[in-house]
Amino acid sequence: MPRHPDTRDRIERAALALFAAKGVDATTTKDIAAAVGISEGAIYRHFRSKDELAWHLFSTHYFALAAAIDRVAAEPGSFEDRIERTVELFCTLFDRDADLFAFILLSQHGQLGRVGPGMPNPVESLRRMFQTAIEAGECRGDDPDLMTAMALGLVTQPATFAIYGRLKRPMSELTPILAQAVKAVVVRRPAVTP
Amino acid sequence: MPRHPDTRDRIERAALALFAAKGVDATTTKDIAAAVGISEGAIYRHFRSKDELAWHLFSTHYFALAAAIDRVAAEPGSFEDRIERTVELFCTLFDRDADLFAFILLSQHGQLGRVGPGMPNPVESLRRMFQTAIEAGECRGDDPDLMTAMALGLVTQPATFAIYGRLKRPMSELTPILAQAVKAVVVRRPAVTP
DNA sequence: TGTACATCAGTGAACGCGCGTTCACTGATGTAC
DNA sequence: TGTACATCAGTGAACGCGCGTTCACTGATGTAC
Repeated sequence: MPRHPDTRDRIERAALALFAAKGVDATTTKDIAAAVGISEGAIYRHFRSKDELAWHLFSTHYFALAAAIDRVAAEPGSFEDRIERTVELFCTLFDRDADLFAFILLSQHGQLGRVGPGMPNPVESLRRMFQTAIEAGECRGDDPDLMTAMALGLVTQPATFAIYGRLKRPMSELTPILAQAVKAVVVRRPAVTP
Repeated sequence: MPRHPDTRDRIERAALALFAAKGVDATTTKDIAAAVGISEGAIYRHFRSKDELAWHLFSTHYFALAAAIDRVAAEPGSFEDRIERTVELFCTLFDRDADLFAFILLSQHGQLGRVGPGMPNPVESLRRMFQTAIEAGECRGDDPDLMTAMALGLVTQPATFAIYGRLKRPMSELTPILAQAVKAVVVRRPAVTP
């Protein structure tokens, strides 16, 4: 039985921090083991391979994010309400675990390519939300992909700046500004600034 | 004297395409050599190392982009004019060389970290442009970093979608829409939609 | 409660593969006379 | 124009390092009787 019953968790946390900071490729199993304070071999008592560890971390949270967006989209309310709640979701997530957010945001090549058509996907979830709004006449544009891209970039790029220390404030403080900006871009009758 | 006087260029093009598609780490010197149709050793007649090749490709174009933004910022005209021209600059650049754009956009970890404080930097150039607009009272917000982030994300995320084939149209077709969106977010008196 | 055994997280040395890089050599081209 | 030499892009085999992974072994803990 485990002497340290939380070793698996500690491997996950250390790997996440390293993957977020340096990328998966540049992170070695030696790095991870050293950060956790165990031998390299011990990693393989908990994960089949470094690759599986990376995919586990990515897919778990990537799928969870998609589910969270779907939940917001299913709640009652106007398009504007859904935008506000989605922006808030992203900001809260970032503040709660910046490493996780950074890892998902920056792992374009390695992990994103493995997301198959049938799997949960935050981008698809957002797209569906915008598609619905377009059909309901609540959206300014008519291209759900473009709307998704603009809204996503509006939130995601400030998050990237925050990761690199360019923005100092917590993202949750920016929620109203970002939600306002997204609405100004994608909502048919943009709310007038109060 | 060179039997193929353009080998260096062909190495650069092949490397750029591979770096953009798979990332620098996942691209091997074998990949590059095979794409060019030369031996691996031949690469070292033109570049000291794979690393130098990657940095050369990145820095050259990264610095050039910063210079191009500075040029736009120095031209006469209103803040809105400068936004339009900057958005157009990004879109044109993307359409002219999507590989290059993708490489710069996706090489967060490897290359971006080497950009020192004194070096030309597109983000700093944009920031300066927004700082000037804030001082002139032409900008809606008061935080130049946040304004830069939102504007950048609004253009950059659609470009990322285009790279992954999610947006099919050339970026230049989107220029007016994107410029309009950026203005709606960052300009003090947002232009009324015609 | 004590003894024998099973389990399994952990160690650290070793392995082997693939990568970036080097190197002796080749041969085409340019230059000097 | 012809000959001798210098240059250098290119080859392909070899090298060595670092990486992810494996493996025999350890010892602490849980379980059966």
